[in-house]
Amino acid sequence: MKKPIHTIETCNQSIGAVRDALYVLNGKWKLPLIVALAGGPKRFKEIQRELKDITPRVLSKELRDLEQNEFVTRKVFDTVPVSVTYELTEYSSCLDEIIESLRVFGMSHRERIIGGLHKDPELVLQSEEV
Amino acid sequence: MKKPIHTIETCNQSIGAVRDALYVLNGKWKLPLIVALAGGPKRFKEIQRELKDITPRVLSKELRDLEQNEFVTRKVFDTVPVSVTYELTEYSSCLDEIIESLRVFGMSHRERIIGGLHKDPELVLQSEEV
DNA sequence: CAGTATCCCTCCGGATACTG
DNA sequence: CAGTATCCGGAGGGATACTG
Repeated sequence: MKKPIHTIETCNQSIGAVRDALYVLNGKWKLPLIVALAGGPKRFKEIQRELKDITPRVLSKELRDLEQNEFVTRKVFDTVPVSVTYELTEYSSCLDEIIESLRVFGMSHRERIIGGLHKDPELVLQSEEV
Repeated sequence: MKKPIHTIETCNQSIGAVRDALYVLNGKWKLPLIVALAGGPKRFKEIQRELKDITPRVLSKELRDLEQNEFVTRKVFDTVPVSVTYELTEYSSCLDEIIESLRVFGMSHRERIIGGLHKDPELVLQSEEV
């Protein structure tokens, strides 16, 4: 047997592991932010544009969190005016599978709702525009 | 080429998809709750015990959310006193990969922190007891 | 440009008590 | 047992203005 996920112990371990993961990745912005940086280093303002409705205050805080968890590095360039870029670390690649699975689910979930496959017509998506 | 995730358009789509996914799965409890139900149907009190520190109020709300999104079904048995079970739907299996990847990351992240591989010694885990 | 400073408010989620 | 009622603190997160 490959995954005995039905034993009590294994299940409890899984809950703990998932909770640990969520603890680091919590909030509305961390994962989308990492996706935004997946294409290479970006500057503060660029990220803000890409994430559309994030405010500088929140973006700043999220970037610090990600930096502390070693998913992102901050680089300052001595230009006038100063320019700063953020870029993913090597370690951040351990999130790739999480992001990919979220992306796949997010897309099919959207299809499901738009296609009216859900019973509840009130159900809404995060990004309103279809 | 398999995944052209570096094009602007694809990247933006990815951000939207991830945001859609997070919108449905947000919060501290939804995914752990689904893991708790992975072993088969459970009753309210059983779930509460398994998740240790969730209050009935919050558990009730989370279960309703999951029900509305068709990840969980609620079944009432006409016993005395009444008993209720919650069980995963077929549709909920579309979350398997997300949960699995979170679990894998959560475990290795825990190792990384316990092993002192992180620079910041202040870093903490969700489930405090090691 | 790259943020910080303030202000503010929703709502997540916890504590406790109670009901059918 | 399976929840609901009430109360509540605090974090998450938005708006706006401002600084080096």
